[in-house]
Amino acid sequence: MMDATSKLREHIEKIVPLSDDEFAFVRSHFTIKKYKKHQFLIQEGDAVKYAYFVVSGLLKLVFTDDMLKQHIVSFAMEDWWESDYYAFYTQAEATMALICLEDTEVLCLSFQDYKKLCDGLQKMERFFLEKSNFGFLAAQRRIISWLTSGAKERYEQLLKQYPLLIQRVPKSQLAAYLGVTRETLSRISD
Amino acid sequence: MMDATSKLREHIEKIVPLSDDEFAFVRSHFTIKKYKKHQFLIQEGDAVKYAYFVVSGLLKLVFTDDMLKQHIVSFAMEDWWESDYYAFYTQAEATMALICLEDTEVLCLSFQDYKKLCDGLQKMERFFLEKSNFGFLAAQRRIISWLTSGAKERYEQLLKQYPLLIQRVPKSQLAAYLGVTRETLSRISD
DNA sequence: ATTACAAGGTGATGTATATCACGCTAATCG
DNA sequence: CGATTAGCGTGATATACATCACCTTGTAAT
Repeated sequence: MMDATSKLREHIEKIVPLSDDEFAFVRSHFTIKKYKKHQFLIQEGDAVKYAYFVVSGLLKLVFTDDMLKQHIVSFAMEDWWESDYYAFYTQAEATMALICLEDTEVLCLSFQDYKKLCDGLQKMERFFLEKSNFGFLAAQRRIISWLTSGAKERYEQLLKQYPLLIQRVPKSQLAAYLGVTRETLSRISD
Repeated sequence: MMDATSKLREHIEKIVPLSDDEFAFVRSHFTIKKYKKHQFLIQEGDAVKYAYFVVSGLLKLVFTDDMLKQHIVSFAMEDWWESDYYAFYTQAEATMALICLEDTEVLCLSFQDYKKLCDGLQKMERFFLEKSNFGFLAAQRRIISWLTSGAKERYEQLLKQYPLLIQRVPKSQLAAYLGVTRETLSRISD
């Protein structure tokens, strides 16, 4: 198993190569934390102090509607970044919760350190730009999937796109991500 | 009416201030084009040469499914950026069409010039990072709207968020954006 | 002026998905 | 260990939305 620091470096260097000094600078902006299954990294109403890089484990980003129904906005597994980004960027209160589906180890980046990183090392701004572009494209793909497909096809597309994720997430949680009830998912996933 | 160059400068300076020299450098990477209602800026299967900044007019980004049904992935009006971004970033063939809903004037930025702009002027990389972050958040809001709401509520949220857009777009086109039929939209929009 | 088409509305009916109710099994925890 | 809960499946019924067919009105083109 690779340590958290090496994972982060390898992850970043998929996009921008870094010298040892540069990476030491990057590394100094992160703190490491460990959480157990069912723990909250962010609760609705909290200030959102960090964006998280997932070293190991699995998270869900949850939006709870006025009827108290929980919807999964996204999952985040190893090598993914996650937060309530609106609240993170604007330093507002969280409207979503970030919760462990498994024991999870994360590297935490505060908004101040995020800005320092972008200002101090142009490569990191490039890195975050690429990540943001990719996140946008993924969200747009999901919207197109919704526009064009019914529940069964959306489930099959999810299977195809994230086969590893599906094996680790209970079907009830996949249903909450797909926007159908667990009963419907049960009936269509044969 | 403001000219295209001033519009672009004002738009960028909402995020990063520029000196006259800096803006001249930025400006030199764009070309201007005008299109009539119903014209295509991008056709499915084309190479995607440009990302577009809309100076005036209104565009729709259209995905056509295998049953030839047309779905509107997004609209773009004054001060919005639009393209088939996946194809733009990867220099692949377009999977979507970009079409005028009104006579439209755009500033065109090629992928090469996009990279030159980011490399040559760090402020512009910052600008695109902010735009990309904002685009991601908007897409995520739309996903949450879909997870939590039925057609009527989604329509009302759209009305509330983009009141100006709604007045300029035929309801059949709004329906294709909301992911319902024009008949259903007609029945719920009383 | 006439035609043709775009935009919108509405009734009748079909289909996908939600809801409610219940049972089964296997993991988790005191 | 026994008790409790999470995860999953399934029938009966309700609801939201799609589909098909048709009509009206305004507007652009000839």
